[in-house]
Amino acid sequence: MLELIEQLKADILNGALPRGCPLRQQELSARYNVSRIPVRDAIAQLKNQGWLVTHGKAGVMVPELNWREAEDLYQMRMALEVQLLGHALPNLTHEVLGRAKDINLQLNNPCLTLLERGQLNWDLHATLYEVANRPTLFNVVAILNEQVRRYMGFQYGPLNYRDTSQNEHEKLISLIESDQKDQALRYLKGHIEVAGRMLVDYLKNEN
Amino acid sequence: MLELIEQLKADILNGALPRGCPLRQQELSARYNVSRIPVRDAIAQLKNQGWLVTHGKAGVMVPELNWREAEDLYQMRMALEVQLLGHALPNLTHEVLGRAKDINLQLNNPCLTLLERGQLNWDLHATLYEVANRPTLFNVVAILNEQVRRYMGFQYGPLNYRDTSQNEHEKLISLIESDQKDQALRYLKGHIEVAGRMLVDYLKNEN
DNA sequence: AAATATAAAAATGTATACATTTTTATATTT
DNA sequence: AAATATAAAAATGTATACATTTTTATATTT
Repeated sequence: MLELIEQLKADILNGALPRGCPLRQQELSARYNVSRIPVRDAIAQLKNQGWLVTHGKAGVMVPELNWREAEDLYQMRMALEVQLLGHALPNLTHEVLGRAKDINLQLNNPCLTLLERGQLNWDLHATLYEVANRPTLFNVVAILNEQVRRYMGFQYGPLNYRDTSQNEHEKLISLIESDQKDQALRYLKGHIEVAGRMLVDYLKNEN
Repeated sequence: MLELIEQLKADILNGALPRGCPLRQQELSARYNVSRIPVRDAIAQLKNQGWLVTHGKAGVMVPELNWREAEDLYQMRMALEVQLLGHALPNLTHEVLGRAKDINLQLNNPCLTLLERGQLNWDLHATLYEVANRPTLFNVVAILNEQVRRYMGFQYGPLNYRDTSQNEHEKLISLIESDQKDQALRYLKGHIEVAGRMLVDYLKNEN
């Protein structure tokens, strides 16, 4: 079932399942060659995580992109990821920071698809957050980052966020390495805030 | 299925489904007189919202209470509810504040069960937050408050939180009424922070 | 006797069949 | 012709049956 969820997310991201039109359990069950039971399970999961919303009294649909949601997601990320990094800071060994740097190097590769880039971005953040040992907080942050991926087609396209993001990661890691805790937290906050505002402004002007 | 979820939550809260021991789909299906399909649906939902965790490679269980989780939940509430009330403030008419006051009066009733009290507490907060018109943020906050209910048996028992909470609501509402926005936000933050710290301290000393 | 391997039992995951609800198309009324 | 009521079609929700995985108990090996 986990693969089915990933498949559905991928098809939502690549537009195979367009926004705003109802999805039928039978269609999906035919499309992915499984019965309706695992389809229902996957739909329930994706509804919980904001990837699908109810459509009328029966059925679900992929929700439209919406600047209010984007703003909420980024404001939540801002507040919660700062908390999470705060918990992580005392446990961030050079080994962990090294892993983060390795991931950041991979972001150099210009051939990455948008999704791969988004995945690496989260991998990097998650590497830092994992050592916080705060599963409840981590889990919420992880779901928020997953949801943000729905907006990445915009963020990484017209906004040309590609270049800056990598340098910001370097800066953040170096602040942590030199034990400038408050500055690292404030920098992370700014990093998310800027990305969020760029996205929200773009979405507002679209419609 | 919604009733089944509520029934499961109720039985988790009243101890009929004890913490730490595995729940079998068949047992639950017999207990609630439904087939395993709706049981599975409900389990999936409750796992997503932190009411159940996986137990080994098969099965689920009610997680133990845990001060780290409690701290995470309250810290998240603190950050997110302040944001949410901030969005709500411009739309808080006297009518809405009146509804909040009516709910606060009901909290006077000393015959309320712990669960009823917790429900009214959330109803009051939700009344204020609803007018923020921020469904994404509201939804996360709602789930956090639901999760916090698992800890309420402690919070409202030994901690004797009962008396103060109602006065704090009055104070908060009056700050909003007199348009002291920043003070209202800071007061809400403190309201949640204090409740959280009392609970976390209590849980730490238990074990 | 402890550790491993095997077999039986019991659990979960999924397909199919049916019941119920919702939607859509048609007919009826005003 | 627009609004409502009715009937047919199509959807979702759930029960049962079966396949697969996991767990437990037993047997085997060292």
